[in-house]
Amino acid sequence: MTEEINTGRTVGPRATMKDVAALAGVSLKTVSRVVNNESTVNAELATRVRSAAAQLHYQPNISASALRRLDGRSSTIAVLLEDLSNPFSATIYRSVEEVAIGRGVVVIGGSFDEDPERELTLTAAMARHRVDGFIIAPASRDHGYLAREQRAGTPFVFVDRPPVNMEADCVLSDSRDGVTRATRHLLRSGHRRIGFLGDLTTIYTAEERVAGFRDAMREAGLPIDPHLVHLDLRTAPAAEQVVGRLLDSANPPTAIFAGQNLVLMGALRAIRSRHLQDRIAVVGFDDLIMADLLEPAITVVAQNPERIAHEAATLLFRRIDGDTSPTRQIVVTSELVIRGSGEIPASVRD
Amino acid sequence: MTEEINTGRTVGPRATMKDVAALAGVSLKTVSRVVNNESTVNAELATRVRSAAAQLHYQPNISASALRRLDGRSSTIAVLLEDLSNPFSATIYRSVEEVAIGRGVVVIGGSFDEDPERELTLTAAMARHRVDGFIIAPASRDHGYLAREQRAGTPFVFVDRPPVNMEADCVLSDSRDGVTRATRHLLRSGHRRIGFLGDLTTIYTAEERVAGFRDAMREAGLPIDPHLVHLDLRTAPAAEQVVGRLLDSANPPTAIFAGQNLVLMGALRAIRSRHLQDRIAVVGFDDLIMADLLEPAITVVAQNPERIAHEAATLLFRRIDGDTSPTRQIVVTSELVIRGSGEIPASVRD
DNA sequence: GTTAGGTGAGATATCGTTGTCTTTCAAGAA
DNA sequence: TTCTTGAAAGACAACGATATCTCACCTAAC
Repeated sequence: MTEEINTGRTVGPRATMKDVAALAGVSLKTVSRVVNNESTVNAELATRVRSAAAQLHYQPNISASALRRLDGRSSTIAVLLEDLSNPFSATIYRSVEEVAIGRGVVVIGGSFDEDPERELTLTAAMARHRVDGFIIAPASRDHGYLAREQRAGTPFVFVDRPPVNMEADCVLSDSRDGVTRATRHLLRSGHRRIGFLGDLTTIYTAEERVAGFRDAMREAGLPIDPHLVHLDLRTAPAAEQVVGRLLDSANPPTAIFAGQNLVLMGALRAIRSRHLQDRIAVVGFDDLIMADLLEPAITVVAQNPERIAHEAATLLFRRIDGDTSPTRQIVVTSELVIRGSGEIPASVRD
Repeated sequence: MTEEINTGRTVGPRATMKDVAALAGVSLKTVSRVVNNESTVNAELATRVRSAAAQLHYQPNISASALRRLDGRSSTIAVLLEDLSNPFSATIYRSVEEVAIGRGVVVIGGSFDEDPERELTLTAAMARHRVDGFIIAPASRDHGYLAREQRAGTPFVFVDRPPVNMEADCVLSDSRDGVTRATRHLLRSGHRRIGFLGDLTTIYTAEERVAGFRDAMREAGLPIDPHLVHLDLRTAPAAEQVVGRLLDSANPPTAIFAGQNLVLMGALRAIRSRHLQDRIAVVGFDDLIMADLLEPAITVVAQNPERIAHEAATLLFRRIDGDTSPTRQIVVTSELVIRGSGEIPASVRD
């Protein structure tokens, strides 16, 4: 028995279509037809091929297939976000995975960490892998460099941040309006001195959030005390320090709006350590697990990452399927979730 | 000008090595040598090739390269975990990404949701994509089916749960010992009636955690009241209901150990709603963001997902690089983080 | 009976790249 | 001068698939 046919019991190389063809006694092309469920194969032959494939534990090589096929599809998409370990990005990734798996597509993830250079590195890596499409929350402020990849036929859907110098689909939260509504909510409780804490001003959404705050103040005809607006805050300790100084100042705010989760945590620590949690109103942006278990429970502007991801994935796959209609911008509404911390009236302190 | 050379300005197909070769006036193979930084190319030629590649925005096709090269490396690994949207899985993914990016390798993620069928689906998909290695927290309890892929040369590193019917590297938390230490801690505060809430008993770590609890009780010579042990709890509402019943019973526990995050949240809600948060001791498994902001702050057994991921990724890449030494099991220690809720003495209630 | 038409299956080229072999050419030794 | 040696660059095959073309073969119509 010097037979060369791989029976699947041997260690080593994987079975190829050639091996399956040899075992089934048919041509390579017939195996290809069976694997791709083409209807022009005799039923008995197809069964023979399938059983040979099963016996050899044949797994088609998707890369080889993509290389040769006309559409060049790799059954892979890239999901590139701020940081896959933060709940917002993680939820988006997971929700995209859910749509992708239904189409037999796998998802390559990447984190930009707000670093435009890392964005270049990662998008280039994805291009080398010939992903079928991108879902991207960019760190950079100019995305013209992606247009070439787009012209080569790879669709892009931007999430959380719109494309700049590029035409592409886009799914956003209504951050600006969400913050405006939250600020109005504070104003209705009588607050006039509201501290605003924002993330890096290079981030689109961070800018939108301040803008929403300014909108509401302007609308109410109130001046903004520049001492109460602190931007470019990224970490909890930084926010804790800033809020501590605000609270200890001669004319402290009666309410705080925290434009981001870590910043919210810092703010809460500063407030707690001064035992002011029942006197200073607090509203955060982005929901938190356990926000309801704090005392008072935290009022937040909650985004809807599942919905954002679902819209983005649906759009992307539609483009992959050949939709060439004009690009779309979808806005997913955010919701003010009232829990207590945002409803503390201004008068308590006065 | 009927020149066929792609200048990069045209819409359409991507530049290939052939295009670069034509523009640089060299052979295909020379371009390959330059792209792969082989030293046998004349410096001037190499420069010409590089500038042609840049002009055409040439991106090598990694799949084609993997297809042809002897080692078949796709520069892709799979990270398959319980649920990429939960903080533990998300942190592991992100930490693996960090190691991978340093090697120019991209990471495909997947979530099993404790569903063994989904595990089969996803591992097969990864095999079709010819990933270079797997980091996996399996949902199934028998991993023999992966041995074939392993024999074909793809290394596996198990995280959080050990391989069964398969020899592979493995990185675990010391869950059992961690829970034993936490239980001893409660016992030292005088607790004798401790409620234990566990996750699905099909999950390896869930079993380990109950076992750790039993170890500590046995060691202390205390009987375990079966009414106080509740397993197969997955959601916060389920846990809330169970803990509510426990607290309302004739002989309630003086302390609760919550074996998982969502279960901890349910327990806390039940306790809060009865205003017992300063009378019932609570210890959770897995750290939570904001655990320090609750009142009392939550004492937990904290795992170290970054460390687990780093060890796993390092091991995996060592295997990918050809290490054939015996498989290893690495145990990453967990830490009891004392914050207040776990230090409430039993006597307060008596 | 002959031929047109349709259908199923094989032969062959090819996708973009790397491995191997061959060729070219310059420099140094006999 | 001639030959050897070595390095650099090109020619060509092949990785595992699919696209396209061709070829049998069968049926139906004249």
